Amino acid sequence: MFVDMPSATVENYLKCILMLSIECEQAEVPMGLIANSLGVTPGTATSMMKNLQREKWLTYKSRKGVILTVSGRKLGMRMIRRHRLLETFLVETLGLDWSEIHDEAEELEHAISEKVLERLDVFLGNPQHDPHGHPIPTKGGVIRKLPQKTLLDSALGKKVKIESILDQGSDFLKFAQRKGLMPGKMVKVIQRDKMADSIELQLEKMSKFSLGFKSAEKILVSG
Amino acid sequence: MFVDMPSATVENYLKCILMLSIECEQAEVPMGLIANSLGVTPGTATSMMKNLQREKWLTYKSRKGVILTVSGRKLGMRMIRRHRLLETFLVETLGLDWSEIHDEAEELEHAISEKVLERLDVFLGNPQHDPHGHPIPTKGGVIRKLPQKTLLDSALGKKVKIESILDQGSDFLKFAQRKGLMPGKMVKVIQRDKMADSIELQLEKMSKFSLGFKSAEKILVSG
DNA sequence: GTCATTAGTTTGATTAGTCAAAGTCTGTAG
DNA sequence: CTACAGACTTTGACTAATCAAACTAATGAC
Repeated sequence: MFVDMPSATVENYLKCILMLSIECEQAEVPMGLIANSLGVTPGTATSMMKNLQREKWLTYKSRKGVILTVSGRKLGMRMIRRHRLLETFLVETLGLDWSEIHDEAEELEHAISEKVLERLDVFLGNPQHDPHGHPIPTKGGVIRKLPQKTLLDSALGKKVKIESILDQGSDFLKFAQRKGLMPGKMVKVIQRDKMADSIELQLEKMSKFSLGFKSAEKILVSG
Repeated sequence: MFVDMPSATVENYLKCILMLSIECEQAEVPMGLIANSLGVTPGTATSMMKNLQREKWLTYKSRKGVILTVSGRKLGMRMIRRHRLLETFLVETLGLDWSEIHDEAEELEHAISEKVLERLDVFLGNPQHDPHGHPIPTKGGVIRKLPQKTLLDSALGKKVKIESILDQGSDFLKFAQRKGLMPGKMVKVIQRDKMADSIELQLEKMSKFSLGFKSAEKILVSG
């Protein structure tokens, strides 16, 4: 029945490669990024790529990088779906804190079956995005594209809607939550100071505060 | 922070040993039972016991068997708690079938953190037993004892309450569910035929049916 | 064009968990 | 008391995933 389920490790590599390939918008994902983002040595990444190629999850060109096959992309997408649905469940249903769900979901996503996941999806009312505003791929593997505009590019004085927070780290998320920088909220850039490397913000009914350029780039907005 | 989390394998061995030791009511659990119930070869079990002893989960006496230490018992109990809470969640919240939840929970129990588990417990309203009627250990590791009486020992004509179904296999569970043999239901033994190796049952508002001795022993009752 | 820097690859070793098969106890039947 | 069956242990081998460290290719500075 259950012939040859991919290991949690394989699932992690494929999810990671898929996310990197979406992020960089380049055909080939280089070793360095993969090793770095999974926290393994470059040698480990290289040898793993050969295994993944042998099992038809991707194609690997030495010193160039890897490209997912159709089945690799499918599995990677399935992992993103699992991760984001689980994050949504942890926040919506169990009331966990916005900043502490990533690692929990990271574990659970390898243990949950398709059957349970689809039940969960129904239970949650087919959510379109996770608590951080990241789009949840459909069962068929289709994912909505995020807007490319960040708080950094937002016109001065224009009210825009926060769509998504790109940082996964719990420190930044805690900060963002405290300041009210959450998907759905409206925000206005009051000032932008290139020398000081910072912008000043105004959220509805909240006091102004400022944000460094680096942080501002992590907030995707629309409108 | 997360020094030395026990692996899923370790968790499985300890849960299994604890369940066997509760079942057999003997101090030492022999290798054979362990190997058999985990589906590994005897050699694997033996070598694993040495590792588990080295890490202070149990004490191992060659050709005698093993006894859990306090921490081994604690972890085993924690795994039973996780398993049964997850089973409850899968049935109560997601509406999965009674017979298909065991394997799902078997995977999830290694991935769920204590924090999420306790949230789940609250969400479910601190259930005292899982859908099969098995008691759920408390957070502190205390477990209610099941009654020892089975349908086989039940006096003829006396109405008794079903407490628990001992078989984990999905085939028997499907059958039991179809016949209405579920925890909480009242049932009466009408006849017992030693030669035919079977008993005849009457459930409330349902037609009579008969059950072999072996199956009757899997149904725990009280009252 | 040469050479240093950086990125990527190879190699050899390690750990956890497993099996098959050979070897060793141990208790019971005669 | 002996021998044999069954339970248990040992041994040697294998796989997946990893690292450290030595090596090699590509890129860019001059």
